[in-house]
Amino acid sequence: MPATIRDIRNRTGLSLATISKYLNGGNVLPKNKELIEEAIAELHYEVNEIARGLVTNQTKIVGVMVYDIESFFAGSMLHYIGHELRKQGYGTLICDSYNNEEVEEQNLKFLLGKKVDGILILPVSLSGSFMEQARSADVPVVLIDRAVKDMEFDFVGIDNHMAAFRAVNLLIENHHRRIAVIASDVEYSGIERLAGYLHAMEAAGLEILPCYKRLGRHSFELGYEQMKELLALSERPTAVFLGNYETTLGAIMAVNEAGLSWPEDLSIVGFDDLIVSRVVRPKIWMVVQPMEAICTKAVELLMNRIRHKGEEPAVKINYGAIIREGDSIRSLAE
Amino acid sequence: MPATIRDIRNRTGLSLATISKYLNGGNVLPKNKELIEEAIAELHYEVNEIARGLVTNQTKIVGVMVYDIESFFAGSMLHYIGHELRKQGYGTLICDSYNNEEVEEQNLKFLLGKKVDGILILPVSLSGSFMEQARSADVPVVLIDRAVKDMEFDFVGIDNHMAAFRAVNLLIENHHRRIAVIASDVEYSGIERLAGYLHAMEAAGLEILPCYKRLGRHSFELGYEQMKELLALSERPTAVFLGNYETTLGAIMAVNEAGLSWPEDLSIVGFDDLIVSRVVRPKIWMVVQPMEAICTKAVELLMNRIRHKGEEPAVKINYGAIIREGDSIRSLAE
DNA sequence: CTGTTAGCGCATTCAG
DNA sequence: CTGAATGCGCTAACAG
Repeated sequence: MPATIRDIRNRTGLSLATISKYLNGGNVLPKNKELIEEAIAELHYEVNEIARGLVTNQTKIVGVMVYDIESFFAGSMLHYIGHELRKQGYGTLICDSYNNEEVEEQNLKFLLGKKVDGILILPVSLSGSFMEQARSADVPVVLIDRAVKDMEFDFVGIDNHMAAFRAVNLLIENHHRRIAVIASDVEYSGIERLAGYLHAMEAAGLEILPCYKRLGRHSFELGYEQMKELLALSERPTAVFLGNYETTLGAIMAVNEAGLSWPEDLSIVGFDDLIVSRVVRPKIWMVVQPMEAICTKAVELLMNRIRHKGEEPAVKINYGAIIREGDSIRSLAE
Repeated sequence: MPATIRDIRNRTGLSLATISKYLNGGNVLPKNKELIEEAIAELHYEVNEIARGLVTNQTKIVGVMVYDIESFFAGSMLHYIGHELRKQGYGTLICDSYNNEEVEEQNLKFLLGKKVDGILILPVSLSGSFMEQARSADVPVVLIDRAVKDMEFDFVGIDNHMAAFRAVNLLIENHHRRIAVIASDVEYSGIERLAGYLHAMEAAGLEILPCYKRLGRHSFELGYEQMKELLALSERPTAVFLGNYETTLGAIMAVNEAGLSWPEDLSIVGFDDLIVSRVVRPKIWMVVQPMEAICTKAVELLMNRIRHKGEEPAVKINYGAIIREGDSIRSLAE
């Protein structure tokens, strides 16, 4: 039986209001303050946040839904998000969506039931229709990294189209013409990156062989299997653009297994720089997102929404990505 | 303003008790059931778990404290834990301890304040004294992966000493004598693994040069920097045992950078098999933990504790690790 | 600055 | 099977 505010009333003789005020940082006579602190210490009293939440109608918890908690990218993002949220005095209720849209929808219901004050989503679903329920429950939502195509929600991420465009252009500038892509055509940001690739190719007047477009869901396996098939092609591409982190890793594995190496046999540009990329030599050219800035901004947005629940229109914030130099591109110039 | 149980009373004319009973799966007349369901649908009613928790005195949330959410190993564990907990109808409140003991202690306070029904800890601290407050708050705790040295708590993990012992023995059987170790001497399981290394070396009567013992905190950097120094030694070891996942990765990077390769220049055995290990060729011998089994068992234990809050003694469950074959060990036999 | 009084939304007695 | 009443632990008025 944990101690309650009443136990400390009985012990100090003060009223509930005084104690409550102390607990919430109000002014209390020094001697009463001492009394209360003493009682708290002896009784091991801890505020019952549940009860507090019931009356203040806020839980000081924000829910975070992540498409896959095993994803390295997601792990890093969660780190930044949690850190920022804690600074703001909020706890983090994390839900793993297992890359499954049904689970994702259930997760949202779950979080709403838990009366979180706001929700941060790294979505699996392309469609945000299920998020409607958050809106009708008046719980603010901020999307991170991947937007949804059919709903207006606050969003923070990068300009994926532009990032991919620049990355592919880099290859083109190095006189590559047979450029393949392994990317996601399932998630929003994957689709944008794919569009960036297409845009760059078209702008340069380059032909895209159908077999150079390798699409599927963001995953290690995708990169691995598709790269394997690319390498087996009779007309092998001279360069490959890898559309995300897990895919980059999988592709690296396939190249290694084939006994090939970059940039000699193949030029590559990867996406998202996490610590593991550094294991690989030669260094790979990388599209790098400002992950910490994204998370900080997303939390900031959410905090604003929580505090001023106005009907201000949704805002999309896209940072620019950095393309970091490596040694994985061979120039085909004569 | 979300709808409450009262709104649905006003709409159906039924009493709170009836509605409450329906919500909790009790028997209600079919026609009333219909009425209620209709009202729920129209009002978008959702149970307020906060209010429910206040009276039932349980939140259906378990807290999970993890030493570092960016750790790949931890990410996988969280995946399994979350999955299992969800199956049991529990939500997961994840706290990242940033490898910082003070944060860890604050996290515990935070979780206790949130009145979680139980707590799973992947600890950063070697000492469990701060966990005492969970005990006095009567909130069950189960430790995962790393135990603490000064308190009796339920624990689920592997027999680290044995696993390391067997791994090092493998090296010895391949006639290595100059065997180095890079491991943690800060976390409980790291210390056990180190002991396993020492045990194997002593049992074989092998000398351990002080400069072959490379210790620090479980991290990518540790593996990287220490391996670099090992490689720079005039009397370089012929084999290295890597005490955990992040360290293994860091070490791999250092070897690559040095332009060396295994098993020719160096034999290695790593720890913990996550997807990234597969990127690396030749395949590395790996000590593999049954991660899913560990998580499932830990949740099972916690559920039992939550349901029967008896004073049964703490139990430690140690699974055996598997040593998975690779091509990273060269036999030194003539 | 302190005390009194009402609820927050729900589950749970106990009658009927 | 249903309804009325009570309280979970706390905060928010208001009055003193």
